[in-house]
Amino acid sequence: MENKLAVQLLSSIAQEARLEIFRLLVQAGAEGLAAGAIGEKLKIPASTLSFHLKELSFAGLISSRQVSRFIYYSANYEAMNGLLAYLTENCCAGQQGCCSDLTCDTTMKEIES
Amino acid sequence: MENKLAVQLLSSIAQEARLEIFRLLVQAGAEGLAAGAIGEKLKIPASTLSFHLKELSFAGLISSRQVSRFIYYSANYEAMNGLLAYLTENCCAGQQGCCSDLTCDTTMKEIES
DNA sequence: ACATTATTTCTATATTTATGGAAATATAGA
DNA sequence: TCTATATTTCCATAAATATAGAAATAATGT
Repeated sequence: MENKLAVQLLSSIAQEARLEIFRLLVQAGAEGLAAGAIGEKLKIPASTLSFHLKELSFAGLISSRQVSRFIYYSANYEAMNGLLAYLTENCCAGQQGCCSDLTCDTTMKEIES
Repeated sequence: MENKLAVQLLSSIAQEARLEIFRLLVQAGAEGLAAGAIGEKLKIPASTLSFHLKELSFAGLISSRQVSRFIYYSANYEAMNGLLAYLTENCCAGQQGCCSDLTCDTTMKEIES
């Protein structure tokens, strides 16, 4: 992953409202949530929400699809994967005690169980 | 990890200059690098660099220690670990195909080899 | 075609963040 | 103490980002 793309992805979740939106969409799974439902749940005015959704979409972290009058947004796991991979490789690389300790121990336990 | 702390950590690296600084410090290892060396390598004016270093320090991603006239900065792996763990748990949680696929496959190969 | 509902775009404004020169501070050697 | 070097703080300014009401657009059912 390119440096600039990483910054774009990071910027898009480096904001409280957007991080919450993304977390909510991760929880919601593949089906996603309609914009209105997100706004209601997180108490964000429609236009502000729209701004943040556009931001996340532009970065590629979420996708949208229209279902009748609603627009459903859902999390893009691949994008987050890419970001995690970038951070693991570029911001920990070669440093044992960084990713190996925590990230992988955790995920390995999940796999084993 | 708290939501707000995650945003703070993310914000601190969601900026091209700061992400480069952090990557450089990760490469530099435990010894770290003096402010001047960082500025020279990345072509960042002293005052601007100082601003970014303060930002990273405040978030807890880097630490500094004085060595004679120089101030050496070094990466805080634990903080990055914490962030990766947060993202893995909160932004992928339960979604197979997210962290398990990429992050852990990668780190597992590193461990096996 | 019209009314209703969902969402976005437009617009203005407020707030935060970034940049870098100049001056101030700190450390150390002569 | 004087000088040189490293770094930070101060300051003004520029640029980017966030907020939300009002108007516009889009989709649906009647």
